[in-house]
Amino acid sequence: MYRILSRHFGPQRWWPARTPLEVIVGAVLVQNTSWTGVEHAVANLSRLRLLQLDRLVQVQASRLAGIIRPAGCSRVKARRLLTLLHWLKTRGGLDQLRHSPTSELRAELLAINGVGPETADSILLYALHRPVFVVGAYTRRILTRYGLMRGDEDYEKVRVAVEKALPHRSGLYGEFHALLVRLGKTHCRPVPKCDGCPLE
DNA sequence: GCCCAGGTGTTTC
DNA sequence: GAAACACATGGG
Repeated sequence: MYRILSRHFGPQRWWPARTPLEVIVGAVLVQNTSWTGVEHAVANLSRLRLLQLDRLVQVQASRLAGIIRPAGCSRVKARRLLTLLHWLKTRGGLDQLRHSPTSELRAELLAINGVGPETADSILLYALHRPVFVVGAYTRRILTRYGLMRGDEDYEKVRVAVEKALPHRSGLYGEFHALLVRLGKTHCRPVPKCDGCPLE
């Protein structure tokens, strides 16, 4: 699948961000939201020169919510982002994270309210370049449609299965995840709901 | 107008 | 414990 998609779509150059901090911001903002809204929100932050840890972490939650409004769920995401940034600050900033093993960072990220497995792994892979595969909604949907999964497997099981099937390289994991999203957007739409259908 | 989007946490049965 | 719900905005 990786080879076919890679040949068909070409390099995806993910994550679409200029800095690791921008990856972290985007990872929270994109939760259950389309990317265009995130772009607007990030542009707002950029315009206000807030895409720096020391500045961003000081912004009041209510104000941040207004700035990131286009990303949706803005009050929730403002709170989540600030919690994550506070952790990052106490951790000494992004550069300091290089010294910690992936498993340790993953556990710390998952302990933060608002950081689930996909957000944590997106940060590990795309901001810190750790070889961790990111399991998204498209990953599940596509692998299930092609009969490679039942569909009810939990996040960890899918992640480990994909990691075992591919070379352990962050660049490759990053491309594959991006390619699955690219494929899913145009060729793997969700099954329409049949509410009230007697056959359901 | 309805469904969906690169999830996660809380509430409910 | 699974299932339903809340979070909110923008685009098809």
